[in-house]
Amino acid sequence: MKETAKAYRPAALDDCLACPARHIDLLSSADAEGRVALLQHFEIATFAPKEPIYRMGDPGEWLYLLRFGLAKLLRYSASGTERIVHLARTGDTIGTAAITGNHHRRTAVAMTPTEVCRIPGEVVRECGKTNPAVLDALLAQFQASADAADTFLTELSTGSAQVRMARLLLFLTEKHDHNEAPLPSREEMGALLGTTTETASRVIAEFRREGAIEMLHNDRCRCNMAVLNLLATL
Amino acid sequence: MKETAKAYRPAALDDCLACPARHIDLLSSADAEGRVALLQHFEIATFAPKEPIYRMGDPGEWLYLLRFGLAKLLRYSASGTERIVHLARTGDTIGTAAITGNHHRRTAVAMTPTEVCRIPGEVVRECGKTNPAVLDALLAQFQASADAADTFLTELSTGSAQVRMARLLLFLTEKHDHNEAPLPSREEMGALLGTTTETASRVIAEFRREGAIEMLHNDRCRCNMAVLNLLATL
DNA sequence: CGTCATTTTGAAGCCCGTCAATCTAGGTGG
DNA sequence: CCACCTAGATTGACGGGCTTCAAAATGACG
Repeated sequence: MKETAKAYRPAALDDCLACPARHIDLLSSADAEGRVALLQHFEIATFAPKEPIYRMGDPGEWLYLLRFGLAKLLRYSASGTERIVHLARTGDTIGTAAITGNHHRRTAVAMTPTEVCRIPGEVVRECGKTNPAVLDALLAQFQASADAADTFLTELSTGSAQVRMARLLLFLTEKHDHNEAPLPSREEMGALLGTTTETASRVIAEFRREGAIEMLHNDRCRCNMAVLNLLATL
Repeated sequence: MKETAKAYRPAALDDCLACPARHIDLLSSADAEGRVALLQHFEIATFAPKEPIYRMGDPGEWLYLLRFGLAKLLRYSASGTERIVHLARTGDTIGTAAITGNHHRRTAVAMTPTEVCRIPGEVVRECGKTNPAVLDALLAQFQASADAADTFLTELSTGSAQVRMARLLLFLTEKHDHNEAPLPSREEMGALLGTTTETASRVIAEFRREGAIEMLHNDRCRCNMAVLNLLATL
């Protein structure tokens, strides 16, 4: 497949009003005219499933805010197989290496139709210099995301395959209503849980038979929270 | 066991000259008189194996620099069992939640005789306000440690028990000469690799028989790098 | 309707967890 | 100095969960 530069469009005020927070927190520390000045640097684009948002090794020019969707952050083991080390959901910020100007250390790939807003790292750095409160917010966010990262990894890499799958489904429902969750492919689930594709498939099939989940479509399900919560804490 | 407050002593200039870097990087951005002023806030203490350095939930008053030794960072799962989410080695900084003033999110426990230098988070924050370069260094360090954390977790939680143990031993040799490594108890190894104590013991015994490692003492070994490197990449 | 990728299901085997016994090293007290 | 005790390490036996290899079923799409 030929690589084409992704088309980004400038963010309009309406976009920002509808934005799922987070960078609001980050930039709310800036004063009014500062915010307006920042806004013109924001750009928006959409990604289809399997499209990369950025790649490991890319210069950290932008950081990205997920306006909606689901993306996986990949790391490659010495043997070449890929492992998903984190999932980013609506409202999450990814590619934060851009803040320090470092190259990106993970590859980010959309798993569902996803819309992101990209912000130049340069702008964030400048903003931080003139407004120290922004830096405090950044530090706090780094803490939180480092924390989230190892929670994520330990939750999904300890316990039986059933337990880990239950935890994954609970994680996926958190950003959705009516206990619904987007269902990744079995292969992706395997990469998330550290199991084979077949095991992921077997566990999902078992969950369906036992009523722990109910299929809504190929790639969505409704979760039985009581059952899954019970399984997840085993 | 009665809890007694740990006795810390002020750091002398000699201590700092012999210090295994890292906070030098962090504070080298401060000017000369600034550094002298900082020095008087540094305090040193030693910990025996199994002694906690700080506990999850403690107010983040200090951050800690390991002058030498080995410490484990623990997280507790919903079911109450503990999982080691990171190892800190000579030169590493731990308890960085203190920088933002948050309470500590992990419990840190010495695994070998360990000496730490503690630095008030307050001092680091003040230092950052007057000297922006320090904040850049902090941000970069957060990036790096977040990165190290998920590398650590994925390396030690994927692959067979043999492969994970080989990776652990290689990690433990990195800070030592002559390919030597401190050997944690089998129980601790289990907590690190996500296996049982028995499995850890079996793998170590097998490594000894096959010459992958050679025991020097109860708690030290010399590693056959060629063999371990081969195993680790399987 | 046919093709191809993905998912599901089956069967065999292995790795690892579990339970339990044995062995070793270090410490204590006689 | 030796008998005794205890915690940790080692080893064995067995069962179960997951992987592996393979085949069948399902669904997406031209």
